[in-house]
Amino acid sequence: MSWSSKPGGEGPRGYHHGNLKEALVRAALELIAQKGPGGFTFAEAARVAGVSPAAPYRHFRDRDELMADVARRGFEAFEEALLRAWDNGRPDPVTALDRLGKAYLTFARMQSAYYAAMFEASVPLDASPEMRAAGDRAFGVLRTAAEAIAATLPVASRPPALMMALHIWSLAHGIAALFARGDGARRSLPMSPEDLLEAGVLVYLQGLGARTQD
Amino acid sequence: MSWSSKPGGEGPRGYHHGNLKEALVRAALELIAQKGPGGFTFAEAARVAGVSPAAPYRHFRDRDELMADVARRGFEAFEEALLRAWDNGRPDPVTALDRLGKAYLTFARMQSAYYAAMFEASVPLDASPEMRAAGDRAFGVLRTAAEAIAATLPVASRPPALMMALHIWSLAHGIAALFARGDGARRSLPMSPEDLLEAGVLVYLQGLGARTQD
DNA sequence: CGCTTCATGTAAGCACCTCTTACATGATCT
DNA sequence: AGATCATGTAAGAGGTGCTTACATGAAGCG
Repeated sequence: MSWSSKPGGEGPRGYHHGNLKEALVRAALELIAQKGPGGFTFAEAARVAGVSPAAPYRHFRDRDELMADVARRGFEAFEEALLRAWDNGRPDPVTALDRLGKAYLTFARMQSAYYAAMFEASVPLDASPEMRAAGDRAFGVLRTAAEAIAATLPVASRPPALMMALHIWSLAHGIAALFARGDGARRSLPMSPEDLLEAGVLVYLQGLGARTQD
Repeated sequence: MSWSSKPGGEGPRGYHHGNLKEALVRAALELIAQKGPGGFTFAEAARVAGVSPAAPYRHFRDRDELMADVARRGFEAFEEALLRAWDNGRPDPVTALDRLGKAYLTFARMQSAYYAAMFEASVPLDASPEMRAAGDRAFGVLRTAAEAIAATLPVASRPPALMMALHIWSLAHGIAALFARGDGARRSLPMSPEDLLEAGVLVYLQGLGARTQD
């Protein structure tokens, strides 16, 4: 394929945009960041991308499909961020889990457009198999971490790792949704969301009988 | 006040609706339940209520004000439900907290339109002082519960009650948002959201050194 | 080299929503 | 009964989104 405009640059283009699909995704992210999910329209994404309102229909069936694609990319980036933070549980699972929690909140705050598309856009879970799979992989990182922690616990008080993962995910998501989002519309806290999550996870691990270095 | 239509029934009405403000709130709840927050318009609420598109402007400045009113009523109903579940910590704080958690999730599931207006509609927190106050009162129930629990803990390991309340709120909200919403768009679980929350809270309390009856 | 075909984007019109202004109706007060 | 207020209607300007028919450019084929 040879396009009228240079692949990388934003130079003048001919009749064909050249990379409209990517441009639409970027536009959607911008708009979600500004006005929240649901706060942007197909036509507006087209305007931001510099094409006519009907052009996006060549690449996405409708708004939901664009949103699902954004969410899929979000889950993939999320998985990568979580994997990097977990770093195979080094140097020890509790320390790594703490990093994981911070990475979770950092992602929710810094990539809040992605996070909104993933969790607040009411995208049907079966909108696209790829999106669902990407989401499952992202949760898989949490599950892996839970399993590593569980392995360090006394067998007697060892809970199902899946349940641990769900608890940690829920706590992190709750904190992110209530306190760690970009918009100032959220309630203020006597501590940072990161500290709140860290403290909560530590208490939780202690409840499981884990030895935490305090 | 004597109105053209009978107060309870949906019978024929005259020129005046009789209770348009209430009818608009009900219409908004219906529409939110069907299509999510943000998925309804001022004009549509008017249509559902059976009046002209301009009529709502007599009662609400704009859509956001209607939404804020819905959220306020939601917080008030929420506070009432939580207060009833807490029941002043009877027969003991841990049992009452368990009831409180179940009531939280039940509200999120059964009154999901209210819950959506309260937490997912991106209503600015300062949209109305009444709404904010109602939200603070609802959280106050959680905080009261946390204080009662904290009072039973050994002083050495007694954490700030506010932090406990934030942890429990976040966990409950996370579970509600991820798993306990009406739409089937959410992920499935190997257990009920209620059980997940109960287990999480018990582990958390154990981590604080509370004696839980297990 | 010119025609065809396909992918891609445009144009234009319909539908709907928001919000305002002027007017109509009915209840209440004196 | 007449005045006044609260409430709803009618009509329309202005804006936005969605969709159908058409236009353009690139690549393949004789």
